[in-house]
Amino acid sequence: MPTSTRNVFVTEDEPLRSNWLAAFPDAQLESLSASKHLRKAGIIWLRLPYEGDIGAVVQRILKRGQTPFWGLSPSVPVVALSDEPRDEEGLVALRAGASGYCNGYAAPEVLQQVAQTVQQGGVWLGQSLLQKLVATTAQQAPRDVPVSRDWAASLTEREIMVAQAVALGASNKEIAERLGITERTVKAHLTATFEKLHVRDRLQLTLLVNGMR
Amino acid sequence: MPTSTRNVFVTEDEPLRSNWLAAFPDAQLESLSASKHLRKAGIIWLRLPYEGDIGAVVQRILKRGQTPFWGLSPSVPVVALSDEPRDEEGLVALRAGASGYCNGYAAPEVLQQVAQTVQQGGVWLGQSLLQKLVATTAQQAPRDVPVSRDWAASLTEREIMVAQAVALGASNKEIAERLGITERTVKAHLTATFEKLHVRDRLQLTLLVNGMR
DNA sequence: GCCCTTACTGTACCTTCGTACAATGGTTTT
DNA sequence: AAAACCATTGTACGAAGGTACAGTAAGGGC
Repeated sequence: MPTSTRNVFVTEDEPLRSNWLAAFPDAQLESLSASKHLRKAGIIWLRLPYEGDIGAVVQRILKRGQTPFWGLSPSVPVVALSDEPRDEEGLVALRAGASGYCNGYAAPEVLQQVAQTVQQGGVWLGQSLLQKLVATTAQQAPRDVPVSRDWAASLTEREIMVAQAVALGASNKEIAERLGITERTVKAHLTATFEKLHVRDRLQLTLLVNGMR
Repeated sequence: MPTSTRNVFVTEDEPLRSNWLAAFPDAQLESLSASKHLRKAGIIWLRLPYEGDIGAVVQRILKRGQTPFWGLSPSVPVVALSDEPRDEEGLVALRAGASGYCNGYAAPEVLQQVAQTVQQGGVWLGQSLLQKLVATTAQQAPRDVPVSRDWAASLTEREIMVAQAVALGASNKEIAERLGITERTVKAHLTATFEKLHVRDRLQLTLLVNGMR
């Protein structure tokens, strides 16, 4: 699927350059302090600074992608990237007008996914953020829905259970007790899971399950 | 990207059958009143009924895709479809746990786009709905998160470095090499960190640092 | 000078994790 | 019926994680 749109990455430092280029080989890097217009960009990826008024930064970048017209702005969508995504930060970014908020270290495939979504007028945000949004409007917590699930695609029912438990910080022993099986069986499920998901240990599995890599 | 996931459409009447089949040739149609489990489905598309408790319907379908465990559900994502989408209706559906809300008459390409997004743990919703959500939370958002963002407060500089590395999935050995110290020292920092943050191991530390507990 | 904190290191020991090489019984698919 | 997959368990062993009980060295404050 050829991404013909221009992807412009706005950042001060560029530790993620390679990651972004992996997702969009023709990506263009821009300085945050530049004032050049970005109307021709397809998507503006804004690497959020560690400190300062996030909202203001987002809005400034948004302006650079705008074609002012009658107070309306058929502007270029801005996706906020953060090294350490936090729901609060995401909220600020979205409120300021961002069309998406995700981890700058996200896998290339994920970034491409985000690009497609955003480009079609959609909005991309993590499950937990949305839950939070929905929850606040409702005064009730739908405590029920966790995060991503494509990781579970190749796993069996039992393997998913164990993986979920691990991702919550449970030990093999605890999981075994909870499921009423032996620790050995838990290990068996885990070994199979590691193999299927190409992760080396429970820590990496946790990161994967929780959508942080 | 071959869509190997099973797309199950839950509906009473099926005026949209052809539209869905155009998007997913191997789609499977299910009755709303059926009680069969749908754990193996990749995505459950729920055609919302015109009347009744939308939220309850969504939750019932969600349950059919769940693997109950620890109150968590590595469940099959449910996308609510409506013939005439309204923001309020979408809100109810999402609040009930749906991963998406869109027009059932949407073009096949759009449906496929929605599928991809949802499958990767994303959430699909229209711009206006999102705007509404963000706007509503704008007034009451600040007090929203009790999650400790100050996990690093009591840690020394070195301990923070190690904790961050651990939270990225690094092993003690890797951290030692990166920091140019011995593995033993890494352990020392970690032991101190566990003690200060009241966590028992690196996994729990990771969850804490990444704001998931 | 003395105390405290921080960073660093060593040896030893125990626990937990993960894998290798198995096996059994059940269900589903072919 | 055979093949394939799944859940389960066993023994054994090396690797990694974590703790106990030390010590050295540098810097700041009283």
